[in-house]
Amino acid sequence: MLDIKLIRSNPDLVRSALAKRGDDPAKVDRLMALDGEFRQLQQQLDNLRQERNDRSKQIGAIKTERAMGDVVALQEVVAEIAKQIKALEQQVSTIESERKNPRTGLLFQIPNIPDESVPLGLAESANVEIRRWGTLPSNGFIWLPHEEIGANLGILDMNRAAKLAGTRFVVLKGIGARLERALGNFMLDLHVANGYTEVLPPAIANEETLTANGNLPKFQDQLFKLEGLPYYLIPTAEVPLTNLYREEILEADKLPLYLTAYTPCFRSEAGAAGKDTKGMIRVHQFGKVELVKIVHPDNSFAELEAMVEDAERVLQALELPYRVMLLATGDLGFNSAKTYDLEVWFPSQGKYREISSCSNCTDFQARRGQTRFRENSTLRFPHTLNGSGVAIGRTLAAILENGQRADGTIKLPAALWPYLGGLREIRKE
RNA sequence: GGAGAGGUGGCCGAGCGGCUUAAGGCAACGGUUUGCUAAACCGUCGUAGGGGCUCUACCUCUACCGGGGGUUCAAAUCCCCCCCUCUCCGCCA
Repeated sequence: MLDIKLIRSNPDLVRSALAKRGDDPAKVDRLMALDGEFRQLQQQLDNLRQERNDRSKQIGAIKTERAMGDVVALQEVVAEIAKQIKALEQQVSTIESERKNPRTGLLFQIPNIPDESVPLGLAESANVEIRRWGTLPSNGFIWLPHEEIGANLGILDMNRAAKLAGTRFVVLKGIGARLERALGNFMLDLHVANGYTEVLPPAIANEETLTANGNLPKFQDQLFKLEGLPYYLIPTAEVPLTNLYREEILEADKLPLYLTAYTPCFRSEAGAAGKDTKGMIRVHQFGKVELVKIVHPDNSFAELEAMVEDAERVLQALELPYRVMLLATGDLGFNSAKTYDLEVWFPSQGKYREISSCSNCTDFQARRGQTRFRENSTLRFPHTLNGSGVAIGRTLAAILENGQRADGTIKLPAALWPYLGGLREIRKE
């Protein structure tokens, strides 16, 4: 959520931010009209309430001091004012919900303002490659897709997963299941060693939490909701982690906060029909280690660079070739002012695929969740950052694909050996 | 799930229809005192949204005592619904 005062004082800035994203700049004008109306009615309402309060006090004074005065007449006057107040309150609350209600309000439909350093462009081709790491595996080899490798080795079973739950689920078995667990432990250990605090949050979140994070109301169709209950399965640990200090005032010396969590993530993948239908690239449930930072506003962009490096460390240790992309304005998420994606190499597809997305949401989420910190006795919103560190399902798939050898065995990166009881390769059991 | 007790500012805690502008304390901040620290004393000290203006100041209004609704001229205070915490009981990985 943007600051309404910023929109009032600098509507052009917000209009151009919307245009850069391919969003509708007229939203600003609709909001400003509504805001003007709101303020005018609020003023009227406040005046009426003042009058009511004054006269009610008068009545109280007359009664307690047994002073002279026509109490009955006054009561009638105030009763009339009270009626007007009620009517006006109705109007104000209608407008307020169009303006600022978390579920329906216009203010909540305006995305974050892209940072100056974000490349302009609506097409995916406008994204800028920042750097590459690792050498791509050679050609002259038929690189199998991970789902075939997994099936051959007997460690990945899509068919039985479909029986148990449906399409877009996986069952991992034997070393496959163990590998998932090893990856989670490895990533958490790495991030904890780098200063992050490990958190184990609920995998279910309520409406307030998802609204503060920006998933509701706009992206409700991407979530799994528990039937008849105001609960949702989390789509990422970003949701609970950025909400950990919601509606709290932190002391400035508590910042920065570095948090990491390994949770299951649940996504309905509505609208993704036909995309990545095979394998574990796009599934309804996957494990992910998430990184979240809550930082002082002055440092957030430097903190973003550091966070990207923290995610890169995972891929480097796992010896997976990747590239870092800076997303253009049109590709930015709703909350984000600047986002880097990490894309890992999938030899069977001959392309890089997203495995991590690291964003600086500036004060956008903090304002929405009323997370604040106190600095020299004034209250400020911290900046929140989130990044995958990294998605485990896709990592597992990438390890299977990139580690393929001619004899059908899979090479495991040395960083994982200690997590797999010394196992150095996967072979058919 | 059942019974009971409770939820008040950063924290503790009083208030239970009008004298609350939420007492008092702690913490914090500023000052006096002091060789320094501490103590003592004085002062400041919630959040949000408006309006005014000589516009980082200052003045002023409104709202907020877990959330929502209601009663009343007037609600932290009375009534209803919901949420959360604690204690006991039941069930349970």
